[in-house]
Amino acid sequence: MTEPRWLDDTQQAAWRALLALVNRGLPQLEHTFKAHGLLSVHYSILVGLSASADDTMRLSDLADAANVSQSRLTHRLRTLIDRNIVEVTADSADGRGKNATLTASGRQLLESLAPSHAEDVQRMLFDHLTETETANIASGLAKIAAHLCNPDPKADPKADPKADPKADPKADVAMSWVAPTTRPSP
Amino acid sequence: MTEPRWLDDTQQAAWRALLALVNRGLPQLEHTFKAHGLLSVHYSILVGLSASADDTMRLSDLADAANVSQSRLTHRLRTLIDRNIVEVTADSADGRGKNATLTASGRQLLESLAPSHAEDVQRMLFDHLTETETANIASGLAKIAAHLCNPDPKADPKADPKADPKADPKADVAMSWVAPTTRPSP
DNA sequence: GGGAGAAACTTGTCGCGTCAACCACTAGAG
DNA sequence: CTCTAGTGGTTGACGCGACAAGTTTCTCCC
Repeated sequence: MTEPRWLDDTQQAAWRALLALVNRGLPQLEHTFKAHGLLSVHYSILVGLSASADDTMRLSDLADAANVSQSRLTHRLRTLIDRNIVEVTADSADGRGKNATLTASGRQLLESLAPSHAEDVQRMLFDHLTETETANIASGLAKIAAHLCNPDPKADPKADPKADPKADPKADVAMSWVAPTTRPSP
Repeated sequence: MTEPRWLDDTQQAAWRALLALVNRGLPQLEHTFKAHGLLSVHYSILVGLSASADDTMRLSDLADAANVSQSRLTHRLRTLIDRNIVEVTADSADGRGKNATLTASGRQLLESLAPSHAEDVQRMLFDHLTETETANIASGLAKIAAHLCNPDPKADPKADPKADPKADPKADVAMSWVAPTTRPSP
């Protein structure tokens, strides 16, 4: 049993602020979605789909992109399907797979939601930060997120020589959007 | 209807990383607590109490300190009371109020949990950051958290002349810990 | 080509969090 | 003194998320 690695004052400050943000701030964002009978998960799903070239994505990829478990995706998808916001069809190539597609009204809904959501995020986060502060936070959090998205390849790269990081499609997906990328052309 | 304030690339990066952290990282922290049949909320409550001079706190203050609603506090407190981790007694001064106190075994439990939790947080967050990055994130997030804790006093300060920010006890409480402050003396 | 194992998704259960009442008590105005 | 707000806390209902099976299909190796 080695000596505990306590947080120093700066780390504590960061951690406390993060918890405050998560517990007090994020729930407020649900408001915009709840007005339409949706959750932020639903929004993440829509954003995920909309980022794909043809508004279509394999369910497992979608789950990963939206940072949710497959089970959670299935559950939340129910509402979206029932309301004709997304369609799910069997994948012809792989019999176990399914593809989710954004319907026309789904895309319309997303585009109507995006502005308010962007505004919410701006008000809660970025209105209080300078450009430099934003950049610092972005790069710091990105480092952390990177480790959460590609589960630590503990073994050194040599151990698996065919793993070329540039060629791994998962990495791109995991690090892509999850927020209003999807603005109508101006 | 004015032009939407879309996130620029840096803001998007920050926001996406935050979502990844929240949705993938934070749930992992529950592990340590779940092993003892608890949740991170419970831990926040214990830390809150332990930061008070006599391990005692008014319920409403405790809720605020732990970043939870009163109702949620009441619900989660049930377990802690049943297991003799905290005690709740009526406040003699104010008939509606109640005070929560950490029991001896409660404090012991907290101190046994703290090291693993600190380790978890280090591994997930700070091990991937330099000191400067940590400091930047801390100061940035603190600004955001500050606005979440004191609900925007929209009206200018003059409107309420007796409101001296230094004298407001709420501000201190809201900005205080929520993480292992509580290390046994070395 | 047949059988073991993994991948993709679904389903059901259970505990938590939110929300909207609700009760008890206090404070302030008249 | 009493009436009305307002504060502090609790309760129950309901929907969501995590988890642990379960089903189907693919992969791969002998």
